Amino acid sequence: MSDAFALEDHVGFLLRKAHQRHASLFLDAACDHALTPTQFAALVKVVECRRVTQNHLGRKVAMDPATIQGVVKRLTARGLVVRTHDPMDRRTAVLAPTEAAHELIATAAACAQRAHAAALSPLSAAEQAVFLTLLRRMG
Amino acid sequence: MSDAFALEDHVGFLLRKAHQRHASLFLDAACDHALTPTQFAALVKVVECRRVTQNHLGRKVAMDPATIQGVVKRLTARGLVVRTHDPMDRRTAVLAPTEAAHELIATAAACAQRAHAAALSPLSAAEQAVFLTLLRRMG
DNA sequence: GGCAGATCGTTTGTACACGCATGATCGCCC
DNA sequence: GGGCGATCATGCGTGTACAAACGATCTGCC
Repeated sequence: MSDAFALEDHVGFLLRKAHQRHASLFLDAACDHALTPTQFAALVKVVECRRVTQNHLGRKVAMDPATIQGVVKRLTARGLVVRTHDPMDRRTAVLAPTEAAHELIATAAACAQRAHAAALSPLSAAEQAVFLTLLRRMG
Repeated sequence: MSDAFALEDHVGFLLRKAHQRHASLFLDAACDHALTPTQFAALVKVVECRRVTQNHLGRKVAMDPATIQGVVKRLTARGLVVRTHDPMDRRTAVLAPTEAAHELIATAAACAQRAHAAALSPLSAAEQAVFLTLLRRMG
């Protein structure tokens, strides 16, 4: 290995920068809904599932119980998600989307699509396809 | 656009997962030095530069002034970095690595290399090269 | 029925990451 | 030399992210 450690050739460093850049583009593209990428991901899954347990949702979007707890708290505070209970299992918090969530998610998805395109814009269409395929395999 | 919004096909979601995975692998590979990926990146650059201004270091490793301030505070608390002052510019904090930093960085770089390899291990050697090239272009 | 281990959600503590505001200092240009 | 915009480091507030510990509850197995 050479004497100079090439920090800028390491996956970790490049992933951190790419992730930061996308997050920044996402917040720019978020016209008025003001959802963070994390909140958006959680909300999309809640809408998709109609009814989910909190930790189960966390697993679907790669957030540990402590993290999803905070995210859900902010979504419920904004009236996008409601918490109910399963009488069959009194440990769980069952989440469901509100009407507001259904309305918001349509426009937010368009914003997310723009952020997606902007983040990938330095690559050609063919390169984007390759990149996404490889990135998926790293997950 | 289809009715089902495919969250798992979006760069942002995939980048977040890949970044999390690498961070986890990095902490596993960090035998005893107990540096986070962020702290490691900052320390590598300080060693590389011998003397850097705090914000200048932040720009080199993609951290804003508020973030690099906390990272440097933790590195100085561990005796890996010392803060001096430039009499020519009394606003700045000039950072330099300690002896301990030079000793630590050698073993830490080996750990980082292992984390790098582990994170990329789902891909073949050829795919890794392609992936890194594309990822660099997204920065 | 009752115990043991697993799972659920919460809390606490630490570490990034950023926007915004602030006070100190610098550079430049008049 | 004086003023003005830019830069430096810091502080506060908010939002991810995770480990560890906790009480509550469920499940399986005896």
